[in-house]
Amino acid sequence: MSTNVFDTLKERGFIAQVTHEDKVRELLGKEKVTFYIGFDPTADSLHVGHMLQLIVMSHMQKAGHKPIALIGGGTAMVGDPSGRTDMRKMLTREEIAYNGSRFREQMKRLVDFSDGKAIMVDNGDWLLELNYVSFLRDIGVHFTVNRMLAAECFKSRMEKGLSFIEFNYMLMQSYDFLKLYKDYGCKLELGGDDQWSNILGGIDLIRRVEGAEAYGMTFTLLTTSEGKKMGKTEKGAVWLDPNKTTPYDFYQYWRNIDDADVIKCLKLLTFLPLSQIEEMATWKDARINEAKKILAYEVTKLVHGEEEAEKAKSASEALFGGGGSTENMPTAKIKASEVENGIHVLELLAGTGILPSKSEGKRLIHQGGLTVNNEKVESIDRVITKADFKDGEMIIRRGKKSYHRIVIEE
RNA sequence: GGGAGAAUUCCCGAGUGGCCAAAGGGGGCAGACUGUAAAUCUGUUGUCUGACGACUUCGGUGGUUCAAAUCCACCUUCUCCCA
Repeated sequence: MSTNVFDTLKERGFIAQVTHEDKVRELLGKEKVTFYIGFDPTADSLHVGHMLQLIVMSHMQKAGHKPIALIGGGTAMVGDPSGRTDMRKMLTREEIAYNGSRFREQMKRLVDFSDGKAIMVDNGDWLLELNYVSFLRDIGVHFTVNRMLAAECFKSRMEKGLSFIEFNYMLMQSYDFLKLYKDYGCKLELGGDDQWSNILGGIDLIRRVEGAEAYGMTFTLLTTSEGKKMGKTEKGAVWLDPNKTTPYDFYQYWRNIDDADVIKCLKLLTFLPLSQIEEMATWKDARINEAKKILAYEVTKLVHGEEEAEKAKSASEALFGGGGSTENMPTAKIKASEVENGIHVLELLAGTGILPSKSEGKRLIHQGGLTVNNEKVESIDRVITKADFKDGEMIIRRGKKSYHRIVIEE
């Protein structure tokens, strides 16, 4: 390890807060450190926000440190109130177990778990069977409510109400850190910046119980230049699961990112050398699109693999640039029999799920936003016939950027 | 445990018997302008219908009324004040 990872992370703009900057840097520079990051399985896929944490894990792992990916099967039963204005929906144990299994699969793409190079644990293994009274006596004694109430993470909830179950979240996460410290010698906890209070809780707990020093570090949250959380679209989050967000859409998300965010994302979400990124930072105006293409390709490759990234790129080029192949575009199928006698455009689009309703389609046509094979649909009576399919396929464009390919199926 | 109040369409939030598919804002979508960017301007934003119009919606269940998001009863959830 020639370069200290701490410096790498800092240069790339990951670090938000560190408990003891000098000590942590020194530690990372001289020994193999076991560290952990927790992920609560509250949805059935990770999203781009989690991805940043995974990238950090990967950077750390490459530098010779040992990651513990903690799946919060126990903490997800409670729900983290940090930074939220409302309570999380309660999930059943089954849902959580399922979600956790999805997380595991996705993490493997970015972190190497082979040969014990990284460990995955589930805090449900120790949290779910805790005895209430012993937990209070062993762990609860170390926390003062006064201090907890002052914690930043509860602030937003002091106005709208904080239930007792959520209030306990901090204790559980702190206990996790203690547990991992004891079992694996884990002395560093990482997380998003919203986890700061929870991390400090764990560090305090380790000091009180073990008399030992532990460390914490948080990373910048992925936000746009306007401060909004990144990875949200009108359809919801941008997921890492290809069944929830197709690689094509995933690629497009990054391809369409704001100018102001490109460089930041390249630093945070790709492993391209900083020198190369710095050069891209000098690209201006239309040329910045080149940087966006690189970003989209690299990030897609990390999450979905090289092959899918190529496909997404090729489909995008086919649509926006001419050239490339249409094959990899989002595709819907239609039976030959349905087109035989002609089918109303709206029927077709609503039927294939490209549009949510016919009303939506009418609006689109009225506003001139629907295109069939690059010809604007002028009338609401437009009927699609076999003649509209060239080589068995037809391209529907909605607005400027949303493309769908429809193919005839025998 | 006692008292007060709230629940509205994607979100915030107006509406307190008919003029309400429901103000306003945000967001979304579309058009113009562009670089598959941002900003800006315009249109649009429950479903079905070519359109007139019809139908479903205002926490839940019943009720009053020619007519209910609006009134009554019960239920559920949440907030606040007192203990």
